Amino acid sequence: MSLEKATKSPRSYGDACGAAHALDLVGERWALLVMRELLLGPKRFSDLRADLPGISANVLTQRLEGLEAAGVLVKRKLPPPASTQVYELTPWGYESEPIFQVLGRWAVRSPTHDPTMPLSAVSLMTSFRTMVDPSRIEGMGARVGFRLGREAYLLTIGGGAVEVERGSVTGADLVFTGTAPAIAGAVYGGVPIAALEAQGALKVEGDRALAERFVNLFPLPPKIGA
Amino acid sequence: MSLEKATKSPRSYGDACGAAHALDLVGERWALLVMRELLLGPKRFSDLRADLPGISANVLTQRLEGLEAAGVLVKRKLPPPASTQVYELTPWGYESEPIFQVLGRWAVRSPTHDPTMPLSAVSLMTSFRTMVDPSRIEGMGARVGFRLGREAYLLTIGGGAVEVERGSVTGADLVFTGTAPAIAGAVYGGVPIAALEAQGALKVEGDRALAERFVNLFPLPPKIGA
DNA sequence: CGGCATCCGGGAAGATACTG
DNA sequence: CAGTATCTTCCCGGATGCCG
Repeated sequence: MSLEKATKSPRSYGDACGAAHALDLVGERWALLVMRELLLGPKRFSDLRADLPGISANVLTQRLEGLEAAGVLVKRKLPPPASTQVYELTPWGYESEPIFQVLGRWAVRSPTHDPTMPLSAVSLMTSFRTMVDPSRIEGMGARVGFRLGREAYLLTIGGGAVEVERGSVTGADLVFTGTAPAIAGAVYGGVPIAALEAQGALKVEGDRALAERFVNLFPLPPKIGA
Repeated sequence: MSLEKATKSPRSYGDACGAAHALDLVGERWALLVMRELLLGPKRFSDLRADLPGISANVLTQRLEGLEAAGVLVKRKLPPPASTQVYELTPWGYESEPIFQVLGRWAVRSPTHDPTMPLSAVSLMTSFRTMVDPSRIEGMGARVGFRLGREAYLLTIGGGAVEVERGSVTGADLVFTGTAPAIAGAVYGGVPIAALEAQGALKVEGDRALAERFVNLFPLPPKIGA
């Protein structure tokens, strides 16, 4: 029954600086992570909850309301027979991706960053776009599939760039099946693929040589003081 | 009294995603704005308070502690006879500038962004680096000084780039004297320089033709839906 | 004046339970 | 599945006061 809320921003920074306004819009706790989870396509309320470890339904509802009011996302009803409700970024919302790229690139150099923590599927897949070393994929062409729990992704390397698409792994030269943290361990943690397979955390199908090459395409920037 | 400190991160996202870790470090209210105020050089506690309208001494102290613990800034004592304490970004802290650029570039397209609100001197000067249209300064060379309250800045246009230095306006071809919002009105709000001068909000000394040219070097991106 | 500690009120976040 | 209701806890913001 909360009809009236945003009469006047109670907690705006009142600052004309663009960055300050960004924080007015998406600076509340969890807001940016909700947006991150939608970067590769719309999701349902429950999927967002599952992919954001620690968020409560209460807060998720508030953030979705706020982000919709800000014009960052829209609540949409899928056509029958699905008829389920999903949340989807607006075109402007999708344009926020550089925010995640610069935040991530800057923060992974922190001495306190721990890459072994849980990681969502979207975080992993978007990290490939962010962290790829262009010089290592020059002239390269490949399609790499990922089966991460209930979601599937197809990553395409070509023309010196990396593209990511959610949906299926059809047409992949190579398919990884496992959890996002396991794959992150191989790509960013230097864990050998064979070790992950031995403990059943990862399955590799298709071009194994490509797999070994793939995990070396995404170098982490050096930690500060290193 | 408070001995126990970082037993376990009280409110970490617990997410290996780089962007999530960035929010662990600088996602608290005011943290990024404190960093922004230090982007052009160290400042004292009171200057930070004055330049961050609305922050309380309490919260500023907490943020400075947190940012120092994160390795973003250091507390430094100026040599005598100044002997006053200042806060200065670390080299890694200075590398956060792209965060402000992408946040700002994204958020100024928001329909709710109001460029007439208060603006700090640092916000204005860094916005020039962010918003300059490279094609409009090709082959251009100029030095523009700014006297903004107690601070002075020298902006150098040359080699297709914009540099900003804090300290003095010595050697400038043109000097603006006024408040940051007034100059923002001329550059981003399309307010004629003559109008601002007539109401005493701005003073222009030196190359007036350059002044007229200068205010057109920084086009705002179109608002969404426009 | 600069910097930090303390107390307090309001509100946002977190956890759990409950409903259509 | 998609939220709402409720309760507790903690953070934010303001005021005051201490100490150099």
